[in-house]
Amino acid sequence: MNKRQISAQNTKRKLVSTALELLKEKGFDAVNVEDITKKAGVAKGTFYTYFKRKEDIVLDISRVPFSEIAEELEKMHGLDIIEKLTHYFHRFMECVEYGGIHICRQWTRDVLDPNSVPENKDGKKWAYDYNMLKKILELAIQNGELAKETPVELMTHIIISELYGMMTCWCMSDGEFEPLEWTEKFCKVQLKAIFEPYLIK
Amino acid sequence: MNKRQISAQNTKRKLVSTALELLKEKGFDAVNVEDITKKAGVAKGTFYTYFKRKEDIVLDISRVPFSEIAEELEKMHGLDIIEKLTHYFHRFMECVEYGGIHICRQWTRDVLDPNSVPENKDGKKWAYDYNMLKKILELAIQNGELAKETPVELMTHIIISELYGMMTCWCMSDGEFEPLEWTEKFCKVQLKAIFEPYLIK
DNA sequence: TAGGTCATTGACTTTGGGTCAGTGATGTGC
DNA sequence: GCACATCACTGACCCAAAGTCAATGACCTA
Repeated sequence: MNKRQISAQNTKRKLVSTALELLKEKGFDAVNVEDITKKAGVAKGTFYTYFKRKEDIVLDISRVPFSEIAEELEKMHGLDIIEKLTHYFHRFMECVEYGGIHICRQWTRDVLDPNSVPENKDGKKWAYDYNMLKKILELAIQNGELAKETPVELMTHIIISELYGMMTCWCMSDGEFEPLEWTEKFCKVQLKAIFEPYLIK
Repeated sequence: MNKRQISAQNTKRKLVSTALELLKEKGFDAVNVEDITKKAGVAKGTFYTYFKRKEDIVLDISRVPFSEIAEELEKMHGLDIIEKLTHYFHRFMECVEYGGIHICRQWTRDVLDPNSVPENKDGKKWAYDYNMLKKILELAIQNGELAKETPVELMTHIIISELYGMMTCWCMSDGEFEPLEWTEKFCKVQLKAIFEPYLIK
């Protein structure tokens, strides 16, 4: 990377971190693009060299924590599928708490926005979740933990819907419950029930 | 109701039905307030005598089908709690299919919008779901179907998160799966697992 | 050193949500 | 039945803020 590219990377990073700060405190609608660029020390136009729309920066904020989870899971060995997924749920909800309610709200709204651009190559809008979870399931089938007839895609959808349901519910209730507590309860009861029919013991 | 009030009611109904038609076809962002009022045969300003914000009309669209579900459940007797909830899930997903993906998307986005106004008196934003589901659970405890120690509020949250999770997932996948099929599978497996610890046989 | 690239700028355009003073039909009190 | 109040309705207007783009100059390459 040459000087120019490094400086560009820094500008983008500065924008993302400033946005995280401002959005976490005030919420998406209460912060406009100029608030972010002014605080980041750049001009308004610069924002649009890095993001097509105001909304896109929120999806970008979540990119780092999510890729961290992915890395973690790659490295994990010796865990069965339920343990792996439990870990995934915990880490997901930790991200939820880290981002705070305002950012989570907007993130979910962005993912539901028909105008938002899919971030990964295959055109799906599932952030990282879909492919990551699918991989975990496929591995479990290879390992002989799960039956070969397991409907991988359906199960992946179900797991994602559980994650997003929890998050949506948490945002709607204005953070009325503890995401981690709930997750714990959830994983012990429902996760097992979902996989029960396909588990090989 | 006098002439004036009837005419006002008709205007509002006309706006809601026109909006349903347009939003279902084109999506929320592709339709502006003037499109709706023009097609409904009124002036733009009229829209704002009935709705504070453009977004509010979407929540209104869902009001009729939801109150229908509530009525239905009131009348139902002789069903146990799992059957009742299964029915609720089915009817909910029927509404989802009826409204179509565009309206569901916007509806979920509205519920997550911190600026949207709570529709019921107690200030909660759960549409009708929360109170309705809570009532079902409380009734089941009275009937001796569920243990007295059942954590009603937590369970209600969990059920709502399942509903909203399914819907969100369906919208995000651009209607990739059949909501009703999924619901069936869901109710048979997870719903039972959730209530297992509290069911009295 | 010359010529091209590209991140950056900020004044400008655009868009569409939302406002409000005015109008007339309908309702109410005497 | 008359006068006054009410209120649904109108549409020209306002305006915030998202998004654009021609100009700039620092940096890169040959």
